[in-house]
Amino acid sequence: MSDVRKPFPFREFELQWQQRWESEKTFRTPGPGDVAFDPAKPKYYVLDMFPYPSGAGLHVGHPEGYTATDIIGRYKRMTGHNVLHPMGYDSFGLPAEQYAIKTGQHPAITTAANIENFRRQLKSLGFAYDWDREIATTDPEYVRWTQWIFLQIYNSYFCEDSNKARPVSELEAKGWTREQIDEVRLAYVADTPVWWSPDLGTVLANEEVEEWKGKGHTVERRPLRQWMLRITKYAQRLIDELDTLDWPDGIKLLQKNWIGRSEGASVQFQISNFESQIEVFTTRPDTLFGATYMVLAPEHPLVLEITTAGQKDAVEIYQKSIASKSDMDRGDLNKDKSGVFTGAFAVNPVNDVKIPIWIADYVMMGYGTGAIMAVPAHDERDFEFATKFGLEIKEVVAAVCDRRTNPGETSDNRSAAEIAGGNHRPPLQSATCDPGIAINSGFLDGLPTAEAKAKMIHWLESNHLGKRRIQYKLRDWLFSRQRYWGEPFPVVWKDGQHHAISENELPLLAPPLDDYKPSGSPEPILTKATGWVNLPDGSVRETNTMPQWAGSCWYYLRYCDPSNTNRFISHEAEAYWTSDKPGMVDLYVGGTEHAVLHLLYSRFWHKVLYDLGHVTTPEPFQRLVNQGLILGEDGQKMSKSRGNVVNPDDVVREYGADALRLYEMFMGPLEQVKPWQMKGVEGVSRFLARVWRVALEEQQDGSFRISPKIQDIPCTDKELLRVVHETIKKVGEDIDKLSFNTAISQMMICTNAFTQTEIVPLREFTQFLTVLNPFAPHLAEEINARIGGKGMLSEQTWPAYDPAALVRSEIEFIIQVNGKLRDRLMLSKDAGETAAQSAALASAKVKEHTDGKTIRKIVFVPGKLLNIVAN
RNA sequence: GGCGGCUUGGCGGAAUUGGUAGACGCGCUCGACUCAAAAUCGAGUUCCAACGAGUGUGGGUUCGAGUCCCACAGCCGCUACCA
Repeated sequence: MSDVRKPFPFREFELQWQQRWESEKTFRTPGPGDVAFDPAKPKYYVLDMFPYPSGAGLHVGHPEGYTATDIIGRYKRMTGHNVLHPMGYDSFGLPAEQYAIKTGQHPAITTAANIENFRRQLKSLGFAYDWDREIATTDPEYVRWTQWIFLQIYNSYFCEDSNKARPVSELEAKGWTREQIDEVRLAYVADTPVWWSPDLGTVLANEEVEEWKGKGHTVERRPLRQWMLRITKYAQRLIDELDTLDWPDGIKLLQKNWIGRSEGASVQFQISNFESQIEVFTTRPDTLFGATYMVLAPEHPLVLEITTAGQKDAVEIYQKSIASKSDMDRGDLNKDKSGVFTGAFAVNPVNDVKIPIWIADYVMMGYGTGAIMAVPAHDERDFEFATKFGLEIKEVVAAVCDRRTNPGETSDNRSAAEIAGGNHRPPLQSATCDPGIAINSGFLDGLPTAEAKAKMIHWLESNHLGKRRIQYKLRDWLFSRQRYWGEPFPVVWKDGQHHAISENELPLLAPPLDDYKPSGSPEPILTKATGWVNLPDGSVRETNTMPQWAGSCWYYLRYCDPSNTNRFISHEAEAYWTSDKPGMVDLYVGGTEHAVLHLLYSRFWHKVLYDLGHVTTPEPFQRLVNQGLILGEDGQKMSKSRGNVVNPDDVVREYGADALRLYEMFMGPLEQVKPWQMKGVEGVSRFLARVWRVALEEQQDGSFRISPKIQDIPCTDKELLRVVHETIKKVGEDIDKLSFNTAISQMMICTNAFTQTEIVPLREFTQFLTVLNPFAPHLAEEINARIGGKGMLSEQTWPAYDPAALVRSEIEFIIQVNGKLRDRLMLSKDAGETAAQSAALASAKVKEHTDGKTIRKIVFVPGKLLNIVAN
């Protein structure tokens, strides 16, 4: 961009160092089986969320997390660890295919080009990756093992007794039929209503629907035959084992809420004049006496059967209106309750009261049983519905206001005795009433909610009318897509049954196709490749493909042993790179956007592999850190439309890779959301130039020579020595804490000290460069080489600080009167209370504020402060 | 509506177990160098003329609160009829 001469020649040396690191394989990580492998070295596995190689290239959010992990990786290497810090590409997926369609090029071509661009950008930032371990999820060898893992899942079932996945071969041995086994596989085919997007030409997982709708695509509900993964079997383990992980509480909570466990009961309601029963799930079985009507989801299979002739037209019209509205934003529909009476009645099992059965879209087919018992007095939604349609509202729980402050009083100021005496009025609005006391509820009357629930469940179970039940929001994972750019399923169909293909046929790659545009029909694209689909023995290939998540579910495993052709990861590599903790990866850094998708799917796959004995830890990621979003200079989210996007390439060109790395780390705490400021980049760039000038002087001809201030003599400046050792100490501690911004500020202080001193001792300055190296490796290496340093800093050990250099003989004590700062006194660091006290009382400034007052108390904090309390 | 996070100068942000509020950087002001400018180096910079006041607001605990407790407000993110 600008031709202005740079204060330090980063353009000359950054590329040179990058090339040297690459050609010398400085950051190659030896693993088991390697000649250079030393099993005695402690391992450290630090992982980045690998990028999806879009056409837009890296954005500044990528280098944020990547620089953080790079600093940690380089630091751990310097402290004697065998560090695994790899990089790869999540290169399958819908966006790649959309991009290919847009540009008219085959996704294989655009993906290769995008990867190449990402690789160039990553390399231009000097990250210490072991490039020999680079992987892309689209690599045929990678696809092979993705498909292999799918087959492990396909060939497993969830054994309820051992609470883990087991091979289906065990069931075969027990004489189960093929049909019975297909019913329990962890990968199964089901006809379910799914989210179908005509313009994307594929179905989407529940989790993905919002994202694509947000991008302007249409999505509608359709029943289709799809592959599902039985993740719901792992719901409880996915909740429980979160406790073993060092993850931010917010992310754990997000996953817990997503899995959405609730405890309650299922209850059977007999339909009047019908054989059928309707089962409902409720978290409030204690309110059963207050169930005054029932609601079925409009799609509920019993609706047509029970609807009376008189209501048939109304019900059908309503069902159609719901179906046609299905691709509208539900939020708009939610403002008002709607529904239709079926004409049928159910019998409330506790009191034999006949209650009307309605259908309404506020009850969804996908959760619970698709039917509810409505208790309008104690559920907001039911209350709203009952109020609108004039249905009976019966209060069955007396809310206890606040037992600690007003024992015995209820929320509407009536005593429990009044309510028990029947002196109650209908509630003006619904109340959740938990905890509360059961009223108007027969055998439950007078019981607090928790006990009433237990008693009702017991009653239901002994009368065979229902049972205790735990319900999860989590649904099975819709695993198939109709797109071209994904892993084909390693499955063929014959006589209506699916069969796994043999392992030695893997990888099964998609055939070349010229036209992979969405056709508007839900037929998978691969159906067009008839030569590929139809096999000589009359069987046909499965034409669905896997979602993008498949590749990202296990990539961290492949990095450990990326070129293994016999297994997805060798037992040796897995054993070495795993830890004694539940999670395999020591540190995983990435954005929050994957809190419930990738991070949940990965945990699920890992647990299946663990159950089947393929890996030795139950969790993939021990410690997780989320980097905060980087906003534009205007404080808004970066976006093309706002025009506030910062391109890392531009920053590297203008200020250098070290400046970009350092700035992103200096902006603020890693996990915090923070706005970009180009002036801040200039600031750190200026800092780097100051470091440069400590060592190197520019000459008339523009070349640099070693500054005469640099001298290879012992450091006699105690103050300088203290700053250097404080810096060594603080930077190390701050890296451990991931507090990079404060580490950098300490290095700035140290540089200022070097700038202001007359003699810069070579030894101390080199120690400083070693500490700076993980942050600004190009600059540190270059200066070190120019001042005659031997070898590469990247291969040095981290310097130890000298505690003796840190001690100060005198410390500034703070003297307060009534908690207010009145004087500062230089005293010996071990000054006792008596010495400090007499010095303080002698201070004129203190006297000003204590004159005429009586000293009541003196608080002394050794080495810090003295507070005189006087009035 | 629910859940989570955040709130400190003109700006980004520092502040061990409660113990000097504003480290470090940006911006700004002044000075040096220069014919001049840029760059660089040096000094200063929370507000107020001053007394004093001051970490979103109001209370509380404490010798002492940005930090702990209670109540409230505002911004941001996620989620949304989950029975």
